[in-house]
Amino acid sequence: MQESITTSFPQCHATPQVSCGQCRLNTLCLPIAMHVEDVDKVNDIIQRGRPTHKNEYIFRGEDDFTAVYAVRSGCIKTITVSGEGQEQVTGFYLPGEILGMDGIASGKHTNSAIALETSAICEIPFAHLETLSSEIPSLQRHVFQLLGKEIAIDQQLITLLSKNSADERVATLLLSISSRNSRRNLSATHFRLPMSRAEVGNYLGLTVETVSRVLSRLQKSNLIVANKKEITLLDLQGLRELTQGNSREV
Amino acid sequence: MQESITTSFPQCHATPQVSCGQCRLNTLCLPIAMHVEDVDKVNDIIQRGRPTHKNEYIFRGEDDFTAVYAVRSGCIKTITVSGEGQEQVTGFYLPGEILGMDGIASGKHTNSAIALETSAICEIPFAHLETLSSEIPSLQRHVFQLLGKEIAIDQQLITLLSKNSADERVATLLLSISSRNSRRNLSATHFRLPMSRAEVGNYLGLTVETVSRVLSRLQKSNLIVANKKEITLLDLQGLRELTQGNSREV
DNA sequence: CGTGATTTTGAGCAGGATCAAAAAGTGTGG
DNA sequence: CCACACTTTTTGATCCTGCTCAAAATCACG
Repeated sequence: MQESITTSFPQCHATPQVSCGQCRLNTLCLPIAMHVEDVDKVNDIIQRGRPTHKNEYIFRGEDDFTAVYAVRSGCIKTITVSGEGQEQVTGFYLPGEILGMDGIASGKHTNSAIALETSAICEIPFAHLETLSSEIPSLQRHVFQLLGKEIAIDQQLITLLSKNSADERVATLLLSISSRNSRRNLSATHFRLPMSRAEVGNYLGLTVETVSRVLSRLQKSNLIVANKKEITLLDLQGLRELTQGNSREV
Repeated sequence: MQESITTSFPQCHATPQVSCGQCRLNTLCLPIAMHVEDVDKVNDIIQRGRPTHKNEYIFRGEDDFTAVYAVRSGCIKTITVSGEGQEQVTGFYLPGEILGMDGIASGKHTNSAIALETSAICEIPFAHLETLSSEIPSLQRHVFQLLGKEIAIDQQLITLLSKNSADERVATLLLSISSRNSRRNLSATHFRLPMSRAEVGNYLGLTVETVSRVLSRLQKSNLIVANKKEITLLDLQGLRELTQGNSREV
């Protein structure tokens, strides 16, 4: 096992000056199959060191699409604004995840991206990524896969919204955050929700009140402990059964 | 009776032997900016002549992802099957539209694709498309855009499911089909719905009964005439106002 | 502290689901 | 061509989940 990460990192949040080769998250946001020299090429085009504070925008709807963004620390939400300013939360992005692929189609972002807390973001200019993708087949494939993953996630949300009850939706989100945390070697059972009840509700097609009631209900059922934004999952299996308990045949 | 591609076709719909350069739909499914010789290259990799009958599968969930598919005629629905066989319709695809980009992420299709009526489909092997994309930058961009468009469509559906009433959802679908028809120089105000009420409901997160009631309601309001699957849009502007009438601020 | 935002809880309502059944369309074989 | 079975659509009656309105409790922060 090669241990290329020689220096110790301050663990709390961003160390944005670190290179991709040294980044703890690089197995998440870079293609694992990429050769070392190719990683350097990608590293060269990435703009780091953009600590973004709570409520600040990474990009806005209608902005020209120039880059995609990797989350190094913190949490980002994306929203679309329809018609007269009605917001729809379209995604939450945790460290190691990539956002901003909307807008590839039209050349303009359709979403806005907003930091839910102080976050460190790596900007990856898309023009360079396109060029590089032509040179590095594995990178092209990786970009395709990123887009494909976004589609898969969106379609899961469509099913969730279309077919599942409030309890099932909230439980699904909790399990999603749990599993994404464990990908980063964080606790799968105890974490702090970066988003408000209102944002959860908006994302899941529910009102604030319903989200709050569902959390109380799950707590009464001894599935979770929810103290404000601190969440503890007491019964992962029970939660999973709940999310799959929608086996209503057509 | 035998399906030999070289013999003449019953031409009710498809004339699949036509080359991409001659296809009436090529401005829809090929990048318009592509050079003539590049069109030929794409043309060479495309498999035509797969007339698909009603209820037949183009591909199934879990199938290896090997190709994307362009609809030449007819209509295709895509569905995901979650858990114990519960189906979710994730999209309807009309002539000139491309499906099957799910599965790029995992290498396996996450959706199944099923013909709603007799359809002609062009199969575009993805491995070739990848290779070709590296050679032809405008094609790579086109593929990115296809994926991006799929994301944009999915996100619009998410907003629709999350924020809009039954009436608004159905009206939105009718207007979507209308505008997609007019892209193909077909009537924007009179068409035959290729899908059943049940499929509409499944797609929009509604029951069959609700879809039927909504159509009756829209008809009573003189916005449409719905006779079985024959739909006439009487008041496009009225329908548009209906779909935007969801300006509830958070 | 005080002010405003967020969360929680309660009471009542309503939009869409469910259950039920009739009507209309589609297909098959005799 | 019709009889019959099956599917799809429509309409009605009732129920229930989640929304709306309201207010209290808790939190965040200057």
